Amino acid sequence: MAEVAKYVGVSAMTVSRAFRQDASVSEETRKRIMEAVDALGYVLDLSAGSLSSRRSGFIAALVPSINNSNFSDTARGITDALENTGLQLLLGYTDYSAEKEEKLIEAMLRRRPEGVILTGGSHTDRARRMLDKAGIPVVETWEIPEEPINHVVGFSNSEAMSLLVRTLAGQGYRRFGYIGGTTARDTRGSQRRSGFLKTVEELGLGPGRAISFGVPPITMEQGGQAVVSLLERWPDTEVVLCVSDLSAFGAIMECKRRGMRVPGDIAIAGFGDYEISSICHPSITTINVDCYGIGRQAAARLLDALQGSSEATGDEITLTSYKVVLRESTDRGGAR
Amino acid sequence: MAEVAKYVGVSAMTVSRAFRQDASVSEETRKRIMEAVDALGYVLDLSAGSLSSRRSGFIAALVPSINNSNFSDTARGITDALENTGLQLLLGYTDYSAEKEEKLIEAMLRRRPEGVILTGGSHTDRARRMLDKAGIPVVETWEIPEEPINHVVGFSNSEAMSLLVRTLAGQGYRRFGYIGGTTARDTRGSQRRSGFLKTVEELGLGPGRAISFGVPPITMEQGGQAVVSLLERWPDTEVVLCVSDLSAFGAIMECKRRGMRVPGDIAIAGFGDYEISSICHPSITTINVDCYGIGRQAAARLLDALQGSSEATGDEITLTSYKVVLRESTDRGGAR
DNA sequence: CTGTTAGCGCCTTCAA
DNA sequence: TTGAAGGCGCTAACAG
Repeated sequence: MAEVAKYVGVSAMTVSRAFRQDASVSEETRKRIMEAVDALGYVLDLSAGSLSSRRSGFIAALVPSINNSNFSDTARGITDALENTGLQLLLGYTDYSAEKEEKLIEAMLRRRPEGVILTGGSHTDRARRMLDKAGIPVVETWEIPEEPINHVVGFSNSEAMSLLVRTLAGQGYRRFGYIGGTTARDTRGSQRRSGFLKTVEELGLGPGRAISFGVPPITMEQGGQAVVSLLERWPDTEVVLCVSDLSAFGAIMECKRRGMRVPGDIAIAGFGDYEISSICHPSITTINVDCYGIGRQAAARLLDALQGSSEATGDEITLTSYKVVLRESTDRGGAR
Repeated sequence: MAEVAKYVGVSAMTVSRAFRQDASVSEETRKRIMEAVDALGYVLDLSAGSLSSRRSGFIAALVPSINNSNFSDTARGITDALENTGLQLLLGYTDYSAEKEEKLIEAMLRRRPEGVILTGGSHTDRARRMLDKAGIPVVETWEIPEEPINHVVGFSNSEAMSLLVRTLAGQGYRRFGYIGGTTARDTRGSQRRSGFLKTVEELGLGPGRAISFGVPPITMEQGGQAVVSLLERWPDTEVVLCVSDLSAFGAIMECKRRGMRVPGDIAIAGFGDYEISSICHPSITTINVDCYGIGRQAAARLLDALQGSSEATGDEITLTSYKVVLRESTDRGGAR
């Protein structure tokens, strides 16, 4: 920067100002500075700037997995919301592990992010303490934690699954099965499961038939294996709800391979409304979640918190929408 | 850090050393320091450290889209390879746009990354100049650029597609169709397309029947639309190769909706071996690409370049593997 | 609108 | 093995 300053014949401070749109530098001077910047190929050093301005320009976000399009949609929502804010996203993958999340939070905090976006509400004590000490806004997403740290942008996975059960029960289904991962690591999965069990019970259709398998992320293949186990144990199951569309797709394909008709012999539904579910054959009944919107709104809440330091409206819960999408895979008349 | 130092009764310098495993600090002292760090909840500030050490600890990586599991696999490969190196990944999405890539490169360089991983070999002149001036190792991935900047980790998309054409021709297919996006933005897509056209010609089966549509990323739905256009124009097409498994899946589903048997009436193949292709019904013939390995190796080349400053073996091209995976969707006897 | 001074929090370097 | 001095490149704060 000193080089640019000397080249133009101004002070380094003026060059620094020229890089910020709101700073008061005459148009003439700024133009000459920018020409020099171009000529010299100078690139501003933000790490030095953030040290003195005490603003890192980073937002940290942790998602369970980036290979899951639901979460990558959320990541994209965050990225889009951050565009033109001068904030840079630091993205991390927790692999559905609270321990890995803790390590990542520490690694991220060393970069002094101005805010943090987490997935879910299940964190280690140490992670909570670190975040607390950091004194920066935190947004938890994708569910409604029992003890929110700060802001929340999400929905009740339990209620969403409950809605799906009730909707299908309203169509006449009675013998419900459920496929999901083991509960310890995937809190959203276990919430969906408990929503399923509770609702089946409430409707007098219990006890619920639930199969657990594997650790997240649940693959399509595991969905196929799980539906086989489920049907071995409870052969007269009418409809199977799955923790996600991916396992639902795997389950449907496995059933078809075994000569069963879906939805003729068995109905299957998913969760998440992945692209595949509207395209595949039969198309899959599911819960549509506003994944992208979760990202955008999480980032927006963070930006609010960073700006409105005076107003300080306090922590809030932003509920995001979800809806049942009925498709061929649970078609009551369907005998395809 | 000063606070920790005072608490323990040592200098800040000793605390700084205690954080680095290789630094010479007595075990006793380090232990006391780490206890103080815990007690005070101190978190090291890397941005300050990187300013004085002149090592940011960042690696920048740009991918076209994170919502595409091929690229998210590559991103995961990079992340995994960087684990325990103390390096942090800065990830950006270019949306298949060289202009957006240029902006992202500038934004990334302001963080002074120690290396850069790019997707493809198509960059703006300004981007090339900036990277050149930065004087850091660059790895281009996923293809073999005509004018590599530095290191390359990838494969020939053209030859891979050619191999697929030859394999299917060997099975007796003669009338080949191709579905892909418009060529300007997706260089890998256009390479696959040219590999297709060239090979069909070489085999005396030309001219190739190719349909272009939309801008990347190509969705499943667009694959369905494209195959309809293709078959309207060339109704006797025997086999359709698609720029990716996603469009292939969409094409297959659309054909089945229209009452065609796949592969009985028409055979369809994809590219990329996405999870869906082994699971769906019919399973999809495709080219398996080592997406994860591309990420791991790209990061490994970068780490080599960062360490072996003395040896300086120079730029190299690391070829990654691909292979044809024959599945049901092109089964010659298949009449399903 | 522009310049000067000081310092962000850590690490490099040198000395003990 | 430890400490002291100085500076990384930039920007806040204040002065003009």
